[in-house]
Amino acid sequence: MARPPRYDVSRFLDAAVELAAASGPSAITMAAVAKAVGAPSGSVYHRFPARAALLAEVWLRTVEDFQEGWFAALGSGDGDPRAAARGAPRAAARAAAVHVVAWSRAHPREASLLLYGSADFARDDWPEPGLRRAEEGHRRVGEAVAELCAALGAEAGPAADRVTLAVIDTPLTIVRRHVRRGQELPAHAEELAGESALLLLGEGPGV
Amino acid sequence: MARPPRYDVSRFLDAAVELAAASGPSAITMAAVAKAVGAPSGSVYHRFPARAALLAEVWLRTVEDFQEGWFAALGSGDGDPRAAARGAPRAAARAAAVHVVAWSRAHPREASLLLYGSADFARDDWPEPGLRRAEEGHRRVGEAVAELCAALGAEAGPAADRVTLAVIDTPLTIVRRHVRRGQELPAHAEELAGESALLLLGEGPGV
DNA sequence: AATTAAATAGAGGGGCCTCTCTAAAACGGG
DNA sequence: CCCGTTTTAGAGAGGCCCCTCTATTTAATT
Repeated sequence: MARPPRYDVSRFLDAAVELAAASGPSAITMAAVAKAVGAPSGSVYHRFPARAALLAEVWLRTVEDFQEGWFAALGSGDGDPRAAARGAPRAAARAAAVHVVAWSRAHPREASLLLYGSADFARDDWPEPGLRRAEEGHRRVGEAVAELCAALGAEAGPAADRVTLAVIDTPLTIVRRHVRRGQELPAHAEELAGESALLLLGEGPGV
Repeated sequence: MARPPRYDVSRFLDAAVELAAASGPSAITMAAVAKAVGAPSGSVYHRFPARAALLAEVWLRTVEDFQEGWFAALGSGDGDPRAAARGAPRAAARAAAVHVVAWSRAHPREASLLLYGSADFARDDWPEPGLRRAEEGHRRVGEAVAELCAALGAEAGPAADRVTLAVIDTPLTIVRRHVRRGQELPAHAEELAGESALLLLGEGPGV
């Protein structure tokens, strides 16, 4: 009972990713996205009530895709992160760190987005649901880190910020150096991230 | 034999730093800088032929100030980095990593600039001299890392990218997490950076 | 065939931004 | 006191961007 859509939402988002990867988040203008897709600007506003809503969706779609794989990697193959984290927490940490690099290698344009912050995607102007999604993702990551933290050492384990550094921030910064200048990641980047994670977590009694 | 200047170049640069720290590099507009200083836009263009030249100067002044202290820290107090690096390379590496955090704590606004890349400061449009200054700084850092690398282990020392990760990238990413959300650095950030650097360099025979 | 909802299509207003251009002001030297 | 130079001062042209608004098209339903 209605005209079928001609432009899919994801096409606009894909175009936005491309633009941001090439020239930064500020290059995501409604006009540029419309032009890249071949649609009039009105069609973009039909999907997104404002530029901030488009930016929010671009950011959230990317981050959530990244996190999904990260959680899976932390769970080391099977479906339950807790079991794996308990069984071999250091191996799980290593797998998570490696995943950050592997995902970036597989999605170089999306990785380049991730190296910015949500603030660069106009987070201050996001609609409420977007803020909630971001908050939720943040919470789940914090939870996973806390669990890993506990699994690594009941008493004398490393603090949460140290674990975050090992399994997220350092792998990301390994990626940053190369992605920022448009270069491919070197072949041993995954290995460097994994080893660095283990080193940062200390040579403790983990496994 | 000429009218004395009323606005100093550094006042414009300071205003630009403030703007970028608050809202990102794109907030550095000629109009905004002029307004912040209380000058007409013409006066800004009298100092900087184009926006790209202003952005280049903001970036380079910040990076060069950062690097100066970093070289000094790597030299561990005295004037000659090589001697110190030879004498106690691991201590020098630790000092350099700590300096990254300490400098960021002392200059939070400038640190927030450093977390972007030169590309976000319109590097593609920089005038030639700016590009040369950037190149020179990059070269000197690479040299220092190579020296440190050699001092750490004549044969089996860690590779250059590993050393860079330890003494620059990881400290910076510790800073990033907090600066990006406008929070102060926690008290133990320097210690975390220093220890992480040592861990990443391995518990080798350094000292 | 008529109706209706969803979507495309694109012109244009208002605003900000970069940069140019002309005029005036402020100083030191002759 | 006047001249030359540097700098301030500010208006405004041109361009891009965000967003609004009004048609018009399209297809399923009645």
